[in-house]
Amino acid sequence: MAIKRRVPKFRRTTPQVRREALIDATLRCLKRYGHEGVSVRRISAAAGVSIGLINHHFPSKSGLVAVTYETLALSLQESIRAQAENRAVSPRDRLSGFFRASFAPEILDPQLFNVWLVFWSMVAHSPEIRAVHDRTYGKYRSILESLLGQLAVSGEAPKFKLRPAAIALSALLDGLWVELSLSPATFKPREAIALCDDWVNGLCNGAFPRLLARRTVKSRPSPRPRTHH
Amino acid sequence: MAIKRRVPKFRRTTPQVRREALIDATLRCLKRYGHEGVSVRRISAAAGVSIGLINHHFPSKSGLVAVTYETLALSLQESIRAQAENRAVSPRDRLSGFFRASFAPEILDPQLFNVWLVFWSMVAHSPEIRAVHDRTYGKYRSILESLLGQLAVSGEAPKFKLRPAAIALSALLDGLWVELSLSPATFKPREAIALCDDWVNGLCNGAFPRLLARRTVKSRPSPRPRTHH
DNA sequence: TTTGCTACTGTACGGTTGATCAATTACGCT
DNA sequence: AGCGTAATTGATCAACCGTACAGTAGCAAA
Repeated sequence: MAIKRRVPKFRRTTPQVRREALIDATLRCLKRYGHEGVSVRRISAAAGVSIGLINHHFPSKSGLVAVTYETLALSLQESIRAQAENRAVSPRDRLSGFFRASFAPEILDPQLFNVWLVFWSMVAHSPEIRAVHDRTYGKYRSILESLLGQLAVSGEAPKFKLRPAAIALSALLDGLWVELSLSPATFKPREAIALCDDWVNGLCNGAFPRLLARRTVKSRPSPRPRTHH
Repeated sequence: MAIKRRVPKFRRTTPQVRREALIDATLRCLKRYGHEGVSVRRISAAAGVSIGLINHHFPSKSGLVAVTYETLALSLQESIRAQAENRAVSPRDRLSGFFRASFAPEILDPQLFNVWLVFWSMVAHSPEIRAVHDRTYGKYRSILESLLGQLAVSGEAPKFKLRPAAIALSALLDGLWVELSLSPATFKPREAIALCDDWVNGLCNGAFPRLLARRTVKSRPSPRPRTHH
């Protein structure tokens, strides 16, 4: 005769713990189903809780997504930054490490890209998502500015304007990441890393005069006019 | 006494005309509502036709979206390309024109970006959308390769590998476009154009040795080792 | 004027969605 | 052991989704 012991239908936890679990489930759903994954039913099922619990812990669905966005963005940033400073010493090598980490398989995961697309597509209509985007993207650029700044301090590069340099580099990184995520067969992560390294090498060798100038250089292109015919 | 004349409830047209009207309506819905705009109800309402007509002219909703993607992509490409060759003569100036056209207000329209996000997010799950993406993106890169190729032929730049150069440049363009679309306040289209011009200037001045080499350069970074201390 | 083709309509169907809220119940505390 | 709190449940709601299809009607040809 087995001893009868009441087995509870569910378990209570701290709101904080539950919130984290829901954020985790949201991330898993977004990865697997993309846009279709942003559904209270799917998310609650993935978290193993009932439908109503989401609106008990979060103001709305988009509130949950916003928190998930911020969590994931900061987590990835920290991961890449840490990876970059792992075994590197000189600022130049730190940047290379940053590039390598940016195109590591875990970051290039097409599923992760689809998650990002969901976030981006909500920026236009949800103020809270927009706030998260602005915040995290600002921090991302400031990380790049910091790494680039060390480059100038160490003398590996001439002095240059940090802000536009960081903008260009982050754009290059993002553009390569987008294209690699959309069609991985077009080129290889190695090439993406090389192209980023090339850009920094150019910066170090003073190939971008407009980034060096104290004030804006007079007019547009061709700093070395090749009079030809 | 007014003359009674039967006013038809609807008008027939050629399938081709109707298809174009539906594509146009789809584009308008995607611009206005983003993901929520991909709906047979919204699209048919915008086109002023009944719900059923979409499935009469198109195999499915995603079929309609795929055609819309291809139409819009080719249209924008042609627009930018034409704008670039407008008043330009030298290959270098043609590229600058291309950049200016790429960051013109009509292209930077945040609504247009949201349309693109819808397309991108369907790449992962719809083979037909993926096919359109690969086709149009390939053409985009080949346009860039062509412009860059003329640069080398005219002697404005040393000989370099077209493919990776086009990949880097398109990534830079896309990355800048994405960030400008997401938060237009961060920097100005002028700056984006300048950064693209800078990259091409660097290419012209041989700042990217790996793009010049016949075969891959030995190892990773720093082509001009600055022994400092 | 009538016929015939087919572009077109609109309902119906089975499914989804996010949010609500009264009822339930786990579990710390007395 | 039993009370109180609040975390959790799950049915319910109106609104929306894409597709199918039987029926309507525009319009050119005869």
